[in-house]
Parts: sequence; structure tokens; C-alpha cells
Amino acid sequence: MYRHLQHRLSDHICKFLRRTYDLDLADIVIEQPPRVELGEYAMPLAFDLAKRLRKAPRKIAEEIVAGIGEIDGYEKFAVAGAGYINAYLKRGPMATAITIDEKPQSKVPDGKVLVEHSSINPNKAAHVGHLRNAILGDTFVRLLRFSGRRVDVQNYIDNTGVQVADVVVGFLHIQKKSREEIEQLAREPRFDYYCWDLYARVSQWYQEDKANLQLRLQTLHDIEHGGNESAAVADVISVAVLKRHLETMDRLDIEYDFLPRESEILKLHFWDAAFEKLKAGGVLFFENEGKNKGCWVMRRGGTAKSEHADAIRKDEDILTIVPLKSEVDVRLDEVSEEDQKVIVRSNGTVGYVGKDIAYHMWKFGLLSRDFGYLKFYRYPNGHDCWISSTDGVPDHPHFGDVAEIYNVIDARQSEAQNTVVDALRGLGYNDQADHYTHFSYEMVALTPRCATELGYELSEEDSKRPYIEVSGRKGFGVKADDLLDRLIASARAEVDSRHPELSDEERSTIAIQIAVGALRYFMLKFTKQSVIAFDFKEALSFEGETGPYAQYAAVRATNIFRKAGIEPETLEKDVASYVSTGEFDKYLNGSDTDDLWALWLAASKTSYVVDQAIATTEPAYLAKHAFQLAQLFNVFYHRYPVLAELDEERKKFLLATVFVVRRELMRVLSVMGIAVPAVM
RNA sequence: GCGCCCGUAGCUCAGUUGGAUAGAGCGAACGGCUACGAACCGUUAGGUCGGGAGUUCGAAUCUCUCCGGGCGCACCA
Repeated sequence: MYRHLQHRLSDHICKFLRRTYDLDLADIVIEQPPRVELGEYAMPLAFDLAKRLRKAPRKIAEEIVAGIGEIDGYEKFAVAGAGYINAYLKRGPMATAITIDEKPQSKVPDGKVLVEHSSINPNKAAHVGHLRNAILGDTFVRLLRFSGRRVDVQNYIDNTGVQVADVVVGFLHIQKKSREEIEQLAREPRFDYYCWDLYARVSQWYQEDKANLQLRLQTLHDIEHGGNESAAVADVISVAVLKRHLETMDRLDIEYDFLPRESEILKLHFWDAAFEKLKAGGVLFFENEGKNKGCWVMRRGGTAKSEHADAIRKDEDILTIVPLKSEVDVRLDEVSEEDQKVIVRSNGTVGYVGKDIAYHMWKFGLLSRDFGYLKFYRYPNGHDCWISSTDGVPDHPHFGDVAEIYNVIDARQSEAQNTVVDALRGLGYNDQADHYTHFSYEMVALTPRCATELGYELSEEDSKRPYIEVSGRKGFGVKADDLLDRLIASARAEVDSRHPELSDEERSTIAIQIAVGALRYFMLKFTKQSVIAFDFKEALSFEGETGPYAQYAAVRATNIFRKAGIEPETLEKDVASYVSTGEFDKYLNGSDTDDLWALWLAASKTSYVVDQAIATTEPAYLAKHAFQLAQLFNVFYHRYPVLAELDEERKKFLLATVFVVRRELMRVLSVMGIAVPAVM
């Protein structure tokens, strides 16, 4: 509702400016005033116009306020400070609109969206870093779906790379296991943990004797070729570990629709199709000399020189045009060795970026090839997750061929991502390149204290650093399932002490909901560009700015209804007649009502916040909003004992307040993938 | 060396497209349970927004520069 009224205000003001001053502004800046006493929207536009109209800002603001006339839903406009225009809403009608959940329709783009996230190498257990990726990705999927988009969720599986090869080497050459023994192990409950340890051991084994690296190369080669023991073992391992990853993520309510695997990208010759187009389009060129001799290379992402090869530099008072030497080397085949990225190696094999280019051409339906599809995993709720295969079943959902893509991949890979975008652009697919978003986020690292707690010995240098990077290769990290287990155990202890009257099963369900709430909130409260220095103490906290804090607020709201003997779901049906607009006006205007109004206003902002979160690919806004709503509600809860209210009419108004806040809180939490427990 | 990111309270972080008095949480000190259950609420202390220069009516936010930290820059993925 908040979002809708803002658009209405913006449109109206723009029209007024065009009419009155002949100014054509596409959009105007609308802010949120620091306090509700100053209205619901603030516009500093008079400051901007001051110069163009050559008048004092305050005078312009006064003219605008006097001239704009009535806007539906708005009570008044006022000039404040040196020239702010503050807009005040009609609180009664606004409250009615919020209560009945009025949703003015907004345009939803047509095409399908593809979100790729998780993409964990299937050779070891998932760790905290993977959790951040999956939680960010899943929340973004929920955001898009909430706003009406059709979304496919994909999890790319690199089942033929060195990481899987290393574990194969571990099983076959260090442990000397037979395929049957490995298959047996793969059926064990936490096979991914076994691989975690083995993977670290293999890395060590390579260091012990460099000759061992020869086996890695050979194994990698065998896996890529297929039809041999190493490839068969790699398949057993990667499929088993992948299943474990799906189980782990399912504990957090994270599901996927399709799992494209690198093995099919190879076997179905996606690269061959892409290679032809890239050569024909002049994106790739063959290097005849230097260190990349014999390779097909392209310009590394992000190194392209500016289109206007000139830079304007202001030096004191003199404007100087400085031509860059790039005028000379804009030609693709003269990209310096430094800026070259090898796509096809001199032995003819294609590297990761090349496969990724082909995969992304497929995503946009530009490859004229498709995967085969098989059902791979059925979630407890009945949803099917599909996997790529050389020959699939004829009847399957249509994946790929989408209008927009988001790749949730950490910031370390931004150069590779830019290279893929550049390749699309180089082929002339500008529209697709414009709808390609690298959803970039920073890694999760461990604080030195956390590392010590886990039993790792740190060098003196490391112990002084703010954080230390997780390393699967070294087996250094916090495993996702371990973290969840600890969170659940900790939540369970709290629930046990607070609710001994509940059954074992009920307490278990609540503990899981709280643990998941805490974890998902923790991963979402930081903005993407912030490195999370992971610490058990903070992650295991259930107080303050945490998921359980927000869950608790929602539970409190539910408790009020329970005590009142009212079902919120029943109330929802005839909520329109519960409190009249006149009554809302009575209780939301006048002195000392700003705190109540602030709560209503916060409750009206969900769709506004969702829009912001999508436009900026920043789910942290959602977490902030959930917390603010919960915080305002908790203050309300203390200040207004709803059920003790003697005035029946006012009591209904307070109940409507609780109803609306509860609904919005649950809505926001659900977009974050957080459930609200029955009791806490 | 080149590229990207970060530097805000003791600690961990917010701060939308430049805007009104820079905000939370944790931690610290004190206070609040007659239960709509305190996983909560209140009060207090705590800031030269890394330093400097510039643009602007206005800068934590934009530009430049310096300092400090992180991450990239494989015929790995």
C-alpha cells in the first residue's frame, strides 16, 4: 500500500511540474521522513529546482504545496525546514486499506526468471559459505515469486572437475577401495562427511610427493572421457554427495527445480555448438605466440577499454583531453597477454569459462541444443527435482529459454562472470547480457577464535587477522549440518525448559523452526558486500537482532488472539467490518497516536521493501524490515495491554492492529523462508 | 603491478537514488514480571563516519589522493 501511494504521489507531482514549470522529470526523489510527525513521504525536490527556476527553495516548495491540489488518499502537504515538502496520508482510509489487504495491481514482467544458486562441488559436505549462498539465493527466489514472477531454480553441478577427481584418487589410490566398497560407503548417512575428511587428506598426499599429482591428472582425464572405473566411481560419489546436499538444504526449506551437470554439457557437446558461434562472431581468436600459444583465447572480463577511448581530466583550471593508448589495441586480436583468458587449451580441451559460456547460451535459449531430463529427487512435500542426463524421459518441464537470469556466485568469481557476459555481448546478444545479473556476495570466513574453537592450530600471523578464509581443500570450515545440529540442540534446550507440557515431537518441531529461523536470519542480516566473520557465539544467539526475536513477536501476536478466543483466520474473513474507517481515524489521529501510526505504517511497507530488495538484489533489506516491524510490535505489546482494554470499540481497534502486524510479519518471514512456531 | 570490495560507537553491523538531530544489536551500568509468558521492554554511557583536499545550498554517501585491510588477476573450477 505504501509503495502504491508513493507512485501516485510521484506521478501527480511530475504532472504538476510539467504543467506549471514545463519541467519533464522522469521521476522525483521521495524519501521517508525521520519521524511520523513529519508525514509519510518527504520530497526535497525544491532544492533541485531552486537553481533551474532561480528562486529560493522554500518559495518553490510553497508554490508547489499551494498548487498541487488534492491527491486521493492524502490529507495535506506542508513545507518544512529550508524547503522540504512533506506529504501526510489520511490515516483512517489508509488503515482500512491495509486491514483489508488492498493490493493495487502492479505490472509484472512476462518472461521467466532463472536463479542459479548453491552449485556446490559434489565431493564433500556443504559448509557455512555454501549456506550463505543457498540462503541468499533461495530468499531471492521467494522474493521474485512473491512479486508474481515465474522462477526456475537451478543448481549447477560440476561433477567432472578436479575436486571430484581428488576424492576419486583418495578412494582408489590412497584407500585402495573397490567400487563395491565405495558404493557401500556412499549409502552411509553422512557420506559427505567422510568425503570431507578424505578430500583434505588427498590434498596433503599431493604435497607429500609431487609425483602423486600425476594420478590426479590421469583421473581427471578418465572422468572427462567416461566409460572407465574412475568415471564410474566419480559418478557414485558425486550423485551420493549431491543427494546429501539436497537433504541438507531441505532442512532449511531450500528446494531446486533442476540440476544441470557438467557431464552432460560435455557429452551433449554444448561446447561445440557454442564454439562455432564464438569463432564466427569473432569473440574468440587463436593465439600464435607467447605463453598462450596454441590456445583459443578471449579478452578477460572487465578489461575492455572504455568505448570513448578518451578520458577527460581536470587539472587545476585546464581541461585536458588525454587520449588513452587503447585506441591502438581495441582490436580483439591484439589483446595483451595479460588480458587474455584461455578458453580452449592448446591440447584442445575446453576450460571452465568456455563451458559456462555454452551453459549460459543454453539458459537464454541461444544454443539450439537441450539437456535430457530425468527425475532425480522427490521432496517430502511431493515436489520433484530434475537432473540432466544424456537421454532423458520425453515428458518433462521446459527449462532454460528464459528472459532473465540471476547467478548467485561469490565475489571472487566476478571476473569469470564478466567474461561470460562479454562473450554474450560479443555475439550480439546485448538484450540477454543486459538481463544477466551476477548476484555477487562476499564469502563467509571464520574468526580466529572460531578456528581455535574448532581445534585448528593457527600461525601467529593468522591469529592476528580479522578472519580466515574457509578452505575445503584443507578441511578447514564449519559444516552446514553440524551448525544446524548445534542450533537445533541449543533451541531444543530452551524449548524444553519453557514448554515441558508439550510432547517430544512438538518441541522438536519448534526447536527446528527456531534453529532455521536463527540461521536464515543470520545469513540475511548482513549486506552482500560484507564479509561474514563467522563466530558460533553470534550465530547461536536467539536474542536481539535475530530470527527468533522476529518469530517471538509473531508468536506473541498469536497468543493475544488465542487468549481472546479469536482465530486470526476467522477474523480475516470479515475484517472489513471489524473496525470502520471512522473508528480508525478516531484512534490514529490526535495526540499520542504517532507510535500506533508508526506501527501501521511499518506494516504497510512490505511490498515496498520487496521491490527494493529485488531492484538492488539485496535481501538484507527484508531482514531489516522484519526486525523493525518486530521491534515496533514489541514496544506496542508492552505499552498497550490489548486484552485488558475496557473500551470494547478501542479493543477491537487494538486487535485489528495486532492482526495486521501479525499478518505482515508472517508474510515477511515467509519470504525469508522462516516459519513462525506455534509457541515459544 | 593491475582490477574489484571494505574502513561508521568497545565488538558486530545498518544507513536506499547526496538531505532534517548519524542508527541498531551485542557488550557495560542501572531499572522493569499482577502472565496478552522477560527469547521482551525502559534509562544511561559510548562517534573528529580511516586521514586530507574538492564538487554542492547540503557529503558517511559523489570525485581525487594518501593510509590500512580483504579478494581476484592459471592452458584450476
